[in-house]
Amino acid sequence: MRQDARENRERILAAAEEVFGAHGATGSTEEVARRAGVGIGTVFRHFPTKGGLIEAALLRHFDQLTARAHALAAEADPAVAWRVLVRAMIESGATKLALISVLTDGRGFPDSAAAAATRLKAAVSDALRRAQDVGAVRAPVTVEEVYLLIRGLAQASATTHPDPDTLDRAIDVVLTGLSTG
Amino acid sequence: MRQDARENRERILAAAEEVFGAHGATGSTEEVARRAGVGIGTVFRHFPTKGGLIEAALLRHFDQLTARAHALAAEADPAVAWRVLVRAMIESGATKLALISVLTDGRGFPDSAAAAATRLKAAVSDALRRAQDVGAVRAPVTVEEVYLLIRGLAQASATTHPDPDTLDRAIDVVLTGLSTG
DNA sequence: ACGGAATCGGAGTCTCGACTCCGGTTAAAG
DNA sequence: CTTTAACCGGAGTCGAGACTCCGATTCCGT
Repeated sequence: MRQDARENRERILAAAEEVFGAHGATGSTEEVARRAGVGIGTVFRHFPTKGGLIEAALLRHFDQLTARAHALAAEADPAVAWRVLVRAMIESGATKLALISVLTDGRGFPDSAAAAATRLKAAVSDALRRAQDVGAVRAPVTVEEVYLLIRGLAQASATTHPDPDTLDRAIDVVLTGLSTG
Repeated sequence: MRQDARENRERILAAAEEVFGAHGATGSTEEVARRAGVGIGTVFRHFPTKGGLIEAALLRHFDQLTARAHALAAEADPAVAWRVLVRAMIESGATKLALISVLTDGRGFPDSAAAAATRLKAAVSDALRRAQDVGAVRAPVTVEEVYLLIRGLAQASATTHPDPDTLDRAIDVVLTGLSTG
């Protein structure tokens, strides 16, 4: 692959995260092209289909979060790691997870993104288990409801951009509810 | 207004709630017409614009919830009323609040729906204050984060249909986080 | 510096969905 | 029963946006 091609691919992915994060699937490919500073033809050569573009953006996002989860697992104490991870997922998702709803309701994920999603969920499960082992999270909590809560806050703050304080307090409510209290 | 016209109007509104609830704003007007068992022309005579249709559905939904809130305020003790109201908003919203995201990101609400939304928010504020007065909810909590949490769970469960148990546990987490713990 | 292969750009095509129009139909008054 | 005004339906218009195509341009080995 030629160098300019690689650069363009990167710029397009970044633009896609912005656009789809802000407008959901409604965002137009043309807008992505404009923000990336390339022609629309270029976008479609790199990602032959709009779905493919979204998929690629998703995959990247999932992998970043998974890496983050692993890093946290290695470094911090489980209780802290848990809080930081949940926060990170909500806050980054606040800009980008709108993508998920798009794909989730459009039937199951495409294969590659599904694999990335699975890896991420495994990492989150791990972090949750550790947090429960040190008593930082109530034992009966499962990943399922945690995911629902995370997705919820992420989506809600992606659509209405709440001021940071409000979001922060909402996250605290969730974390408090999850901990032994 | 003729009788058949009134009946059709009702059927169209019901269909709109279904369709937009399930597919978000992406749902097509034609699909609404099909489910209502009327021609597409009829839909547009009653609601000259797609936005108008969504607005009408929203207004209806808001008013139902507001009525519910008032009923609860009159009957039950504040702590119970609070829990029931939050649950009701999330669960009903799970099918219909997708509408809100639609309008919310499409700039402010149209006037009539905005008024209904304001009334609802006032009712929720009231319920919250009462709950705080009896110590069922932590004092520093504001309506803003409550709304964010409610919207979040509603949207999340509208897009991924979680099994009822999971949703229930998620709601419990939120309620626990809101209460004094 | 040069040739050619790969890449870019954006005008043009095609599909889909919001919205219009008007002939056919139906509810209610006389 | 007739009239008539309102209502219904769905074919057709119009615009938006996904996707294609090919000439112009740019990179890289020689």
